[in-house]
Amino acid sequence: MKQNSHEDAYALLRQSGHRATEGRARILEVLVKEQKPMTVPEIIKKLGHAGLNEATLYRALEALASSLVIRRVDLQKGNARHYEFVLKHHHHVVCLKCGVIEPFSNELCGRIAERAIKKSKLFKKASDHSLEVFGVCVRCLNKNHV
Amino acid sequence: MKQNSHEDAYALLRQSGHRATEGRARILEVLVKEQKPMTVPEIIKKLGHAGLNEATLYRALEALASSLVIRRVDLQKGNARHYEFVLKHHHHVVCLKCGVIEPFSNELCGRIAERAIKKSKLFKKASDHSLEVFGVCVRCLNKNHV
DNA sequence: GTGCTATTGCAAGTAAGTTGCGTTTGTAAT
DNA sequence: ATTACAAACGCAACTTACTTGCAATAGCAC
Repeated sequence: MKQNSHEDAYALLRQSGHRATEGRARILEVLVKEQKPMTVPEIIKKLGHAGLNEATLYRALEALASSLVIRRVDLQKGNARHYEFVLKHHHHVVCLKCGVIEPFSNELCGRIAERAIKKSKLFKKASDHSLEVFGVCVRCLNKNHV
Repeated sequence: MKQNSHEDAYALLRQSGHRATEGRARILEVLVKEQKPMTVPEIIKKLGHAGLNEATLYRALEALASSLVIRRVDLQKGNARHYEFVLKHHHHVVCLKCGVIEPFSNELCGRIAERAIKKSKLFKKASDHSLEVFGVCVRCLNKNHV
């Protein structure tokens, strides 16, 4: 299975109601392989020479995100949106200096989100939640001591 | 005290190691009054006619955020950064359709963040965390049924 | 194959945020 | 009070992220 991520990507696209196109398959392959939140400029770099058109990429990512194939993540890292392929729901610790990301999981978090919705008057159901923890990583701390 | 938010703003600026300037005081007054995450364009509107220069605003907000007078919040709402004056740490439920925001508090969340840091190899201390819950508000749900 | 429509590329445009630089203005020291 | 220095400011030009309209292409159902 791991042998042919291309076929996997095609299948994933069809399952989620999209057309299985070369372009979207390649986007998915990048996100699946990198396993971290990426911006459009970053994805373009990974796609390399024969990259997709910029506009197409933005549209594809929005489409994939709204059908929950990928997830849009907002980190305090630059100005660009990040998109991530998610196998298992998780969160991130982000370094405010260098932007390095470390993922972590926590079961409670979903319940906190549920409770917030229950108490809410404006909302009935949560579709997603994000918990991001910010700090300065050990490496950057050391840099500052110099 | 509430009578003169201008003086309060000046004091707050000095306490946090900034110069007490007219401009930054007015920014703070807007954020304190509105009590919600705001983008630069939104702040400009509130400042009105004799608003500050755009570049100045961006620089001021970054300065205030990095000295923790205000907080940078990332919501899945448009492309712009949001800044918020925070009296008591809290989180948000955000409508993915119309962007309406409802705040909530939860004590556990801070502990989850602490635990994530403790388990981490890259980080020793968290400086902040954010939990945002996403959904579609009741009003927008009703619109879709029509 | 045929036809429909999702998807794509191109090109032009908008909006958010940044940077360099010269000027102004708090503030602390005199 | 005066001075001196750095923080804060305004202006203008610039970069980057993202959007939009439209015509061309290509999946997919029949």
